[in-house]
Amino acid sequence: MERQDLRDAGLKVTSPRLKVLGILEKSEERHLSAEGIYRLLLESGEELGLATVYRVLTQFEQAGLVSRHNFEGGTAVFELTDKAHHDHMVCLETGAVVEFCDERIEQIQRDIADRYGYTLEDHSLVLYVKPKRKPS
Amino acid sequence: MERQDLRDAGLKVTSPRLKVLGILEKSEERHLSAEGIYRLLLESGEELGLATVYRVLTQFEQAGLVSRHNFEGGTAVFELTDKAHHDHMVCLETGAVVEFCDERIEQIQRDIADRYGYTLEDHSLVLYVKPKRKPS
DNA sequence: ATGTATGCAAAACATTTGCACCTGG
DNA sequence: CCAGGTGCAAATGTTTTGCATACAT
Repeated sequence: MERQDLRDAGLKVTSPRLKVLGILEKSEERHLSAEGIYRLLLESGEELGLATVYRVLTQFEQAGLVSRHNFEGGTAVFELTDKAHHDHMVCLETGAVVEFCDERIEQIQRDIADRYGYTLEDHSLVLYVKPKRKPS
Repeated sequence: MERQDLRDAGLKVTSPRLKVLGILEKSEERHLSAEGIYRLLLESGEELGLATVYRVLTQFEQAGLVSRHNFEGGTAVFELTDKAHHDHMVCLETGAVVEFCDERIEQIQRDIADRYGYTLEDHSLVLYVKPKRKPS
């Protein structure tokens, strides 16, 4: 029950927070912008302010409930952090987002940070791709 | 001689363009924001508009002379594209930027895109790290 | 009750653009 | 000369913030 997730994060269980969580869970598009979440909610008849969506998303991010990504194009997108770690592939033609995970890359990243005297805290890997052309 | 790089890109050799190129070449900090480049130029007594810096950087990017990166924090940074391909490691404590390249990762990325039916066009990999704690 | 959350409008940023004026080739 | 470049100010798009009101506990 998500209400508990909110309490665990020290956040009151409020209507806007439940609505935003709800959209992130139910929408078929896993990766949504603040504006996108806002519009989906308005369209389904819910009332709330865009500023609140931003505030709620920022709090969720700090609580680890959602992850924020800055793909190309100025607008951040958010997704639930309920799945295992993964990276993203963005199709430059369709905008489709594919999630993938490769343990080899994860390991190499840790090695590289270590080699330079650092500890890996986080990373961002995005592949920008185009559909493979079928041989005609 | 950089003037030729500009001509090759179909760009007139103008004073603002030479100034921006000059800063990118001479500054000890390889990764600069538009605002940063602008301020460095003003400080060294050069006159030019911030809007021009943005325009020039965008043109340079399209010409392949500079690369734009979106590290965390809303502000894009630019660097000369005169070196071989590399990725970046950003220290969360000092802001230091370390460049690295790992051919294994490059290869795995191509494989992954291919496995999903795509061709890799570009990618963005940034490691966020902290200095390793010395054992006390 | 009371400390938080919210909504709205305004502010803050980074970046882009319209337009009249300049300039390189 | 003239297409293209520049400066300035205004516009844009995204995200944040101040403040008065409303709500969860």
